Amino acid sequence: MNPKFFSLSEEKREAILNAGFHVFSQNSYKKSPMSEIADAAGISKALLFHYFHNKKELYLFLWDTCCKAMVEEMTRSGAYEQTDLFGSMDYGMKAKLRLMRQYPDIGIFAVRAFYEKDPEVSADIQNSMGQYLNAHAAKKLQKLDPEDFIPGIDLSLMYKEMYWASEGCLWEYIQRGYINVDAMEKDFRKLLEFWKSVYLRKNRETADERDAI
Amino acid sequence: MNPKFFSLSEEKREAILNAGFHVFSQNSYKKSPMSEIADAAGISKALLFHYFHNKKELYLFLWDTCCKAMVEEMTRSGAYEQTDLFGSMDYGMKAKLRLMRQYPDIGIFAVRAFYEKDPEVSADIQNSMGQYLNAHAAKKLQKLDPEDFIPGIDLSLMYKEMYWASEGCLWEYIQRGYINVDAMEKDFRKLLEFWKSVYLRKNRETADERDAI
DNA sequence: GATGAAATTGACCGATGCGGTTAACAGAGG
DNA sequence: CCTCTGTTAACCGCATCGGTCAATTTCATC
Repeated sequence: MNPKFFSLSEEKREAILNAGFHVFSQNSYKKSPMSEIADAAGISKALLFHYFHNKKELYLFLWDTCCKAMVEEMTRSGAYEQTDLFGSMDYGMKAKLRLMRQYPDIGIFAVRAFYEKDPEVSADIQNSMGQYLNAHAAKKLQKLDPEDFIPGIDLSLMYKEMYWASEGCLWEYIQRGYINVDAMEKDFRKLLEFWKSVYLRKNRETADERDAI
Repeated sequence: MNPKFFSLSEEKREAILNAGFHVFSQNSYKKSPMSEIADAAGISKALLFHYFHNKKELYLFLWDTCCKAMVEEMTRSGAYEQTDLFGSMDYGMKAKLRLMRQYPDIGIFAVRAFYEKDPEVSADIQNSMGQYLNAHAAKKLQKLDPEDFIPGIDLSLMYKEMYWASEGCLWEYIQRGYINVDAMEKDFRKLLEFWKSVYLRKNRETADERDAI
């Protein structure tokens, strides 16, 4: 790719990235034309080909940008250092929302790219995955203290359920084509409070006392 | 559309429907070629145009089939007559799974068609929506007895949370391109049991006794 | 205002794919 | 043999694709 791309103004550079994320997220790789991306970015197709020598290069650059941004934003948020489960979820949510404000379609793009089957790019995508897979979720789960939660609850299922609910909520917004990040944040906040009120063992002392009897 | 389509063998007819659901669910209307649908159905493009005079007709027929099948399957399942919340969810789930076994991509197709923006079909889609919108969810929510659930829980949020979790779970399967309905059923069952164990007020008597003290 | 380099584009190329048509083929029944 | 029905390969005209390039615009420097 042309290094001049990096000396573009941030506004223009992100316009191009977002145009790419958007177009590639709506249709498969093969059916996402460069001309459409150029139009969405407000530049000519020829200029887009000036920055990226061909379609595949742009696509893989977007994928790389996407992975790096996600990892960076998550580690920078401090979510991984939180010891409290819901605290780390809160931080992680904030990080993801911050990212979606900058790149509204980055989430959908990531999923579509991950499952893209076109042989022209699928191999490169899968190869680059190794370095980005994180085991944070599993580790987080191991560290949970069952005493903090209502008795008898299946913690791994609880974790998965919360993950699915977040995805489902996100999906509802995604489907509309544009994303209202503020409304989404409200919904996520409500979900977090709901989970805390339901899953957490509230009266730790009284529970201990009853067990002692 | 050509009435001869209905006198086709069920196997062939459903192969065509499923091919249509699949192709139209993966890309936008404009970028879903008839040739691809014909190939997926195992027939020639010319024959597909013999049954459906043009692309739009096939698309709207698929949409109509999709809406009718969903409504019919849900009412036939008896889910709406169940008084118990989790019972009706169980029945509804079974109905949807049955439908997805017959038409694996009908769910994704429905969502994509609902939000399709191409002016060639979007108007017709939206016009036909009025008759299919059901108010069952809202009614179901009104009938819930707070005494059945753990104290202080926000029932409408609980309902929404469960809905989102189901969607999120479904989404995970959808993204893979093909759908393993059996594995999905297992996951849904586990979710249902989890919700029951968490949301339901288990020891109705003991709880009342404690309150009385 | 002249100049040269860099940014940007309209127009173009060959190849491919699109929706839709048509003429021909295959086979079963009479 | 003919006819009717199901089925398809081949075709048509047009749009779109990835990618190129010569020409134009922009702009800092003199």
